[in-house]
Amino acid sequence: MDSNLSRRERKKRETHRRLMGAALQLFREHGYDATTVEQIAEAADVAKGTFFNYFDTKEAILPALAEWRLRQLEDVLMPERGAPASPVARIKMALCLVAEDPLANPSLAGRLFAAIMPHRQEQDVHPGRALARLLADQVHQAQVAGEIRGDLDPLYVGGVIRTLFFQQLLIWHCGQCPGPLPDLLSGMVDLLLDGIAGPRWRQSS
Amino acid sequence: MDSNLSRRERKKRETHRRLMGAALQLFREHGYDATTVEQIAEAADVAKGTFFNYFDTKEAILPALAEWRLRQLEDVLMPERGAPASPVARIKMALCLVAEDPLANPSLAGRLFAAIMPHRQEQDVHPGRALARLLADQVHQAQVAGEIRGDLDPLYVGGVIRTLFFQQLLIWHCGQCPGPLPDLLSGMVDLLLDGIAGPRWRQSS
DNA sequence: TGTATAATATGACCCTGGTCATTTTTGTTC
DNA sequence: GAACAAAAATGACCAGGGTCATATTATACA
Repeated sequence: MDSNLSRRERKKRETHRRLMGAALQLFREHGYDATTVEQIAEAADVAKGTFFNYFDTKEAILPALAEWRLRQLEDVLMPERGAPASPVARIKMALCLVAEDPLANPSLAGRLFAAIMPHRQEQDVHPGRALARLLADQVHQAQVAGEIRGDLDPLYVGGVIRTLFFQQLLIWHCGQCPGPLPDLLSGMVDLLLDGIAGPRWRQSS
Repeated sequence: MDSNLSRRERKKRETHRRLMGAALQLFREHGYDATTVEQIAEAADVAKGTFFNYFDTKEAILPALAEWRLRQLEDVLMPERGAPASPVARIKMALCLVAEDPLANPSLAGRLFAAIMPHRQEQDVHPGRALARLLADQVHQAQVAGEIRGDLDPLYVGGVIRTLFFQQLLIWHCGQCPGPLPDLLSGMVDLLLDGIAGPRWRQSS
């Protein structure tokens, strides 16, 4: 598959991959802040400037890493692969799996979240929407199955779930939050499903 | 009120206020990134090092600014002051008002959000939960009024609303999102109230 | 193979956030 | 008010993110 690419393209992808691998390892080992761009570049055997030919900023490597890790998740979510038949259950499963990834550790998750959020005017389709899209896909399937209202934009709902996922993850990690993380995440999804309306709201609306 | 404070305390508060004022003005004028700590210190007529006697980091001034601005909002939310009688309507109103604040502009909102989110282990009660607490207060009133389920922790729900508020704000600001922002925010609250469950989920759960 | 052109790599350099030893100010005690 | 202690201000300094002019490498074409 790579053979019909030019040598240039092959080298480029190779360097890209080496940078990501080096970054992931160093982040895991020393955390985000304690890892310098120079160290990443060094470990990938390129000069510091080269790093910035591949990523606009130090933070920009995080969404790329996230997308990389997420691709492996996609086929685990197939019902044929043993995933639950219920789309909502699959959503919960996906969140639990993501939460277990080394990228979801306290030091990185916050940075990743910040990097994913559209700080500034994003021109084109920005990366880091990988999780939102993966979730949107499951949301769509849940809509077909009737587990989620059909009148909502799947990508919108996917974005909401992703955002709340990060919030819960961060709260659980460094706030003091009772119980295991999977329960917290599952409860969050249930809350979103059932809504927060009380009796007087439901009857009036 | 200040007269029974020592001169030291008075000067300290005065400097604190000057730093915040200078920062707000410069951020408004040039944006967050284009404003340096030295400029803020200069405008507040202190040395750069002094800034860091008052705020741990450049970002740390944002939650302080937010809290400052938010205090004015609190009494506008009193029903006696003309605010809606329905707590849920007051929540929506609060979000719209916050969205209009200069701090909620695209350049700052993202940074503020990132600063508010617990990146790392926060030891004590961290600042920047001001909005979550304000919302939690309204949520509690909504629970008393029966508009929101009584079995939920108000602070939890307040945190959820705050997080989704920022998400919507950022999406609307720099994504392309149809319609006026107040409608988007109101719709977001309604979604949270009604839940996203479809017919098959409701009957099965 | 030689040459021109575009893509990529490089590291010296700059800027700014953040630190810290030192100085200045304030409060206290005699 | 002199002497001392505690608090606060200061700016030289450092580290690391990010830039850019230049050097190197790959491709195209004769």
